[in-house]
Amino acid sequence: MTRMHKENSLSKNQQIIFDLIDKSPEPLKAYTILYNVQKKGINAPPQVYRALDKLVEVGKIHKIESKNAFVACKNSDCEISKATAFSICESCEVVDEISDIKLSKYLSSFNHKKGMKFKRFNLEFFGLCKKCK
Amino acid sequence: MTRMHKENSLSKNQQIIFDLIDKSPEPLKAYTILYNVQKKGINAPPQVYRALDKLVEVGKIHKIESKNAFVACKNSDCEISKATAFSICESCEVVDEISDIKLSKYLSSFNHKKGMKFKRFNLEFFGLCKKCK
DNA sequence: TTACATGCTGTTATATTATAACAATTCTAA
DNA sequence: TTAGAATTGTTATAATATAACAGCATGTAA
Repeated sequence: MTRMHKENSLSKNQQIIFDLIDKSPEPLKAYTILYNVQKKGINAPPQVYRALDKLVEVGKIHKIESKNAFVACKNSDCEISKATAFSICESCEVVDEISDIKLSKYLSSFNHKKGMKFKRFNLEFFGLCKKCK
Repeated sequence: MTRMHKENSLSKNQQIIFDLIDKSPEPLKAYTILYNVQKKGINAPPQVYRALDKLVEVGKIHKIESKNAFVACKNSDCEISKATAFSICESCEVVDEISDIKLSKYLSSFNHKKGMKFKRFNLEFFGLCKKCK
């Protein structure tokens, strides 16, 4: 049998759901994912949400909070999702992960006056993409 | 000015809901708001969500996307919610609006390589606050 | 070997968050 | 005063997410 617990390997459901998200050109919502994997034997919301939680935890996908949707990580720099940034077109809804070292460094070293030490951040930019403006 | 609307005043429901959020030390969720304003005659979710939508639109409150909760704007600089940043304690869940001109300017002038022109952004930092660390 | 801890799976039911659709009323500008 | 816009009230339902329970597979320790 396959080894389930190696650090780099995904379980069956995790792999199915990651593959779907990874090949999607747009962020996918949990129930859209569910409908698309029911033919593979994933029948119920908790199965989807558990896989999503794990994939987020290990940094394979990110959640776009303003859309309740998930995208595959395209960025080797955002180790375990500590520093994520996205651009979101308000018209066509296209989402791109921003990978900008300077931005990432700037924000990672940002310190709040009130003495809070940040462990991670999520940044979402909104506007009109090239095609839509 | 062609139109002298009631640009600065809130309707009854909007005012009730804004007051509740404004005096809360923590972000409030829509249904928490609903339970707390039922004694004032606001009975159903759409009434709450409509007021929230409007308050967000005019910049009196912000939505904390990662928590599906709302806070009053404490910051005269984020005109109509075009540039919002928050710090969120992962332990006690305290949320602070960050008002940092340099940060705001830096992000407002950030330009995506792919030619997208940004109209607004929302940034959420996570960590442990002074008390919790 | 047995026992146990851990992680993944499957399932039913339910909780939480948000909107659709429609009618009535109030406010505002001309 | 009157038309259009904004707001309100209401019922129903859609969309998003989790609780709670049980079973199975694998790795590790005794």
